[in-house]
Amino acid sequence: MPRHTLGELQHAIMAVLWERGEAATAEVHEALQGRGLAPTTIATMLRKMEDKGVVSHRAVGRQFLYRPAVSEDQVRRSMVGELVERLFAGDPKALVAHLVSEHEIDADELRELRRRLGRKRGRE
Amino acid sequence: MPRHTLGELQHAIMAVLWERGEAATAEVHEALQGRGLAPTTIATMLRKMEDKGVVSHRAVGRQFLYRPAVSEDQVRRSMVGELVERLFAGDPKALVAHLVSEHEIDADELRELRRRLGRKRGRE
DNA sequence: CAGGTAGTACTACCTTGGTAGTTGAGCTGG
DNA sequence: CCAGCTCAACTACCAAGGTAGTACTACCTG
Repeated sequence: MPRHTLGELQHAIMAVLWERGEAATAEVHEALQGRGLAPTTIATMLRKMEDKGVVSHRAVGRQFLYRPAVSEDQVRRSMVGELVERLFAGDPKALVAHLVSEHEIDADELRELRRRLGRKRGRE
Repeated sequence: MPRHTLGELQHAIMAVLWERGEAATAEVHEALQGRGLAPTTIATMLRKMEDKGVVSHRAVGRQFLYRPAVSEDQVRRSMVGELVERLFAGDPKALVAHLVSEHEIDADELRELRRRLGRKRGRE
């Protein structure tokens, strides 16, 4: 399975595509206004992303409609997996422990999460 | 505060320095044998890392002893922080939820972690 | 039908991580 | 004292993420 690792901009673009399902270059550019990027930058990025296989497109008239070729979860899986591998010797528990010791998360939130896990186990 | 984001090799090099406190280029190269990298590769990387400010060195005779300029925790903080920002809209709980739903972690482990948090609060 | 415009393709450049050869200086042993 | 070795410095590439100008084409409108 491929290396679905995305850069900052690539991820932002994917976010737009994940949300809309499909979008033209101009739409993506529109959605990302605030970054002050040139429309061609988005177009170039989209083409590079297609080479990489993370998006695909179909032509409708003169414009291209892009759609995600990988899911948000797939991307999360690879990226989180890589980080856990690199920074926590492959042990996801160490990551959670880090979150806790850095006060990014506390006991209550962990308890709440555990409750949610219980419910999930039922339906999956 | 700087962007302490490290690449794969850079992190591996830091791991050696974190473990030993201080090490010569050749020692780092030695420790990373298994990757089959040229010694000059390590030297170059170390110099680039010094430019970046993640390591510093002192000369002892003709050789350089490098030492970490950032702690493992600082690096983890920036890298985990960036990932949480990018992939989980800044919500660390969403990351834990991801870990859980991807079966990377289960209820027992979460409970165990929560217990550890309790103890930690006492001594930190 | 002609010209303008919209939108992709091509090309180019910058940065950073990674990889390594070559060079030059300084120590060290014969 | 000089040859050789051992380092670090310099230089050069490659790949990927970003960024954007220019070129080309095809459509649409007057």
